[in-house]
Amino acid sequence: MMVSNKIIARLSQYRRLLHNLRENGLTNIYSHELASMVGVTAAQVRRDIMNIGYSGNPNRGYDIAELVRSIAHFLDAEDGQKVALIGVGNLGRAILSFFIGRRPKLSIEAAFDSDPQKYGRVIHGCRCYSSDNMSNTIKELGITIGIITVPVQEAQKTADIIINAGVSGILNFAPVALRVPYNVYVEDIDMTTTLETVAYFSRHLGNNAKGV
Amino acid sequence: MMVSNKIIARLSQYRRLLHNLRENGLTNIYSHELASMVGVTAAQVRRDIMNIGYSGNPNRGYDIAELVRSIAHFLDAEDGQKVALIGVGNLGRAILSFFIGRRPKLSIEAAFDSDPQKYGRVIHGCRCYSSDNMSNTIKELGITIGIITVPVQEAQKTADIIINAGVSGILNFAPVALRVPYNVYVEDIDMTTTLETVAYFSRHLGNNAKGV
DNA sequence: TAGATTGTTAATCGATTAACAATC
DNA sequence: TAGATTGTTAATCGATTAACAATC
Repeated sequence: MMVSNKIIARLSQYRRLLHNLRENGLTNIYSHELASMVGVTAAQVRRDIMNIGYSGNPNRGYDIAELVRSIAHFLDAEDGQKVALIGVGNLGRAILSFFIGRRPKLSIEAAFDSDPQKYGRVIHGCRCYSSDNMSNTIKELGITIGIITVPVQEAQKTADIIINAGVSGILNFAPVALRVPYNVYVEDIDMTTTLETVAYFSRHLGNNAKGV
Repeated sequence: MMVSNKIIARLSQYRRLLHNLRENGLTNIYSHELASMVGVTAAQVRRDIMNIGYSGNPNRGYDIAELVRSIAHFLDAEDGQKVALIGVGNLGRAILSFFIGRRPKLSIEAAFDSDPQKYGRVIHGCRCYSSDNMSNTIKELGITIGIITVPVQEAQKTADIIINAGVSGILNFAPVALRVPYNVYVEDIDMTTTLETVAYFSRHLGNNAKGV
């Protein structure tokens, strides 16, 4: 089976939507319905669902509750995974407030900053630690995912430290290509670049060959 | 010429890097050097540069200053483009502080919120307007790009209003597939989905077939 | 010149889409 | 049953990579 990051991203979107639909009392859904809500093709939805080993029924489509369970079983670690955010600036704080309490299986357990004004406090419900002792704290808490929101000059150093402490997945907001070992996964969110892409295609929609 | 959003994103990254290198006194660069810094192949760098109509020299590689000019000429609108941010919550404010003053050709000229505590003020250097009069304000200021950071329930409504007021490019942070006319370009940043992708591949790196 | 690099075409690769038999 | 939908294979599409002649 071929599992690309695009498939995982779509599964995550399916789950979120299905979760809402179930709360509204829906029990079944057809591929084309889900597809139009997510903005993909029905064939793609069917293939993604096939990929995770769940099966629908030609008469009733997919059972929403079961499909949500299947996706959760596929995506989530059984015992959950713990996340740390490094860099409690404006963006870091916004991300803390955004994620706190959202996914119990993927919870931000710690924030780190080098500013004494920031560590030692609880910010948006998250305990903030000194980055001096980051490596030990990450090990003690059993954190395996890092969100990097430090200034670009510190991003690589930060990555090195948290990887050494046991982090194997990084969501990186710093605009730099991090160098990491082959067994560490990095996903970048580069807001400047994305905004420039929007600006370009807002003027050149004829050329648009959107792939993501 | 085929111009995908990936090419535009890479060009944006090349420009940022080259800009820094030039400030450090470098005048020339080879494709493989730029490639290793951005994390792509040298062939890809050469093809991208070819795409924008700039040429290097087998002896000296690319002239950094000229290449930056070529990329700017390709990416930027001559007279610049104006951006509005809608939704001055935690994330919205963080994005304001992130972008303000960064790119003169792509400047956030206005923020909008429905909360009287927020509009009428200047936040992170950006004037905040009431969203009651959003359509007119956008028209008057000549804004063509929107950044949507409102709650998910309001995102579609917000998109409809700003598109009607003349916006043709949207950077959307709300986790919903916006329905827009064919001549409007939308790029989504979905932090929850991206974090879930990181979590998945941090546990399954053997399956990793990263495409972005 | 010799050698490294560029520009550009052809081959490869992977993901998406189309198509349709199997199913309820 | 008839008809719509699912599961799954084959065809298509686009982007990346490999290769190499042209160039300085």
